[in-house]
Amino acid sequence: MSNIAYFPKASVLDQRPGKRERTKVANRQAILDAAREVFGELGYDAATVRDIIRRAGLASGTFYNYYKSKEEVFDALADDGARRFRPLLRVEVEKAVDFQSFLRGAITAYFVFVATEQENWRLNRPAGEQIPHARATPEIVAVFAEVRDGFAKVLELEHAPAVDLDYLTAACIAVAREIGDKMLDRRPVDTAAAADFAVNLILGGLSALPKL
Amino acid sequence: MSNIAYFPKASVLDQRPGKRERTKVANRQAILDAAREVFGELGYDAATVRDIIRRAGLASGTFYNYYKSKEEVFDALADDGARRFRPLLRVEVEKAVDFQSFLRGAITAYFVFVATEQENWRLNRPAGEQIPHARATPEIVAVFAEVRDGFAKVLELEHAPAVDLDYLTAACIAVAREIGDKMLDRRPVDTAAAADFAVNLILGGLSALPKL
DNA sequence: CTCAAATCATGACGGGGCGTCAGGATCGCT
DNA sequence: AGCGATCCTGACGCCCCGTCATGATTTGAG
Repeated sequence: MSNIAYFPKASVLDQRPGKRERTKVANRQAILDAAREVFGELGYDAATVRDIIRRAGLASGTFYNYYKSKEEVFDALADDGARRFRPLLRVEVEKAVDFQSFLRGAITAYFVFVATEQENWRLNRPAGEQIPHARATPEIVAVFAEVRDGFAKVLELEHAPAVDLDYLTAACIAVAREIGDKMLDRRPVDTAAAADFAVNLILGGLSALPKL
Repeated sequence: MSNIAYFPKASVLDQRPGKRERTKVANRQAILDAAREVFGELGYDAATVRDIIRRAGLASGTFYNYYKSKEEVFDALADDGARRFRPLLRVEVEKAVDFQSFLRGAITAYFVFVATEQENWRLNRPAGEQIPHARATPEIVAVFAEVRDGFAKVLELEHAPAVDLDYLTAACIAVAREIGDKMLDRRPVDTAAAADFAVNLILGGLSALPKL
């Protein structure tokens, strides 16, 4: 009990956590990076746990010290994405003053984010590859909650009548996901046009859609 | 060449196709039915090809005379659903006179359809089960095209300005899918309320959403 | 510094699902 | 009846999975 020694040792070149802990986080990250590459090259279905762990330069058994399955690695990747996106979303929630500004800010942020992510790793994906739907990892759940809170906040600010927040959140995220996917399939990738479409659809419905 | 003998034999009790052909379609259907049951009981991931073929009362090798993999059976199930839904959708396209009526008709038809389907087989699904996204099977592609055509037709009728039909179709289907899913998670299942929400969101945007 | 306990990487192993294929049974046709 | 075509059957080999005994490395205490 008593005082907590956060740094176990204190040498001159004080490497904060012990070596044990450092290789642990390094391995976990190496597996995650390897998984990104392998998923990108072979596709999710064709990829095997051993493909991933081999690319990470580790032994097969080591994989299971960090993740339970290929699915769990995928979830970890999705969770990581959500974790990196969340601060951007939070900024939008905080600076939101009305529904329109929040919606436009959030959706634009999302589209720019996914376009950037795609540029970074998913350079070469097998054509008809099926990418599984992201599961409800903690960070993803947090993103959903953040969107919901954002809606609640601006609707409150505007003294708007009560609506079904669950349906609204689900529908908006579905639109963002779908339009985002289709946007990535077009060349050149036009985040602004996609955002215009999605925002106007949700805001004003069909009659407000951008004209071609 | 010459004349085509559609009925190979002509006995007194003329059973149209030969027995060969009959057991073939029977087997194909038995596998499909077995797959529905097994997916419902074990969940898609846990289910194995041999679970399915055993339930169908056939030998393991026989499975591969009909489908290439578990995924293909799933696609066939989805395709079958789309095939049964398409006539309902077509009715809506034909009797559509304006955007609102078509949208409401199509979405209501879809919600009623999925609610009924769910009642029929998916009685007992493992809780957090992940159901894969339906692939683009021929019938599903046809359903998408039908929706798109419906939109094109009513927008034409109303002399509406041109909009991005691909985005519009994708967004509407995404909303219908997502709201449909959420609807099924609620008790009691209220197809009318869900349809009201989805239709009003797409038609008039946020401002037109049904108030609680 | 020394050493024992704790931690973790390693890769071989058993288990199981997958897809194939040679053999046999049934059907269609003459 | 008899032959060829069709397709059902289940055993087989392959590959991947997840585990575990073993050994290597680190940690902390004496």
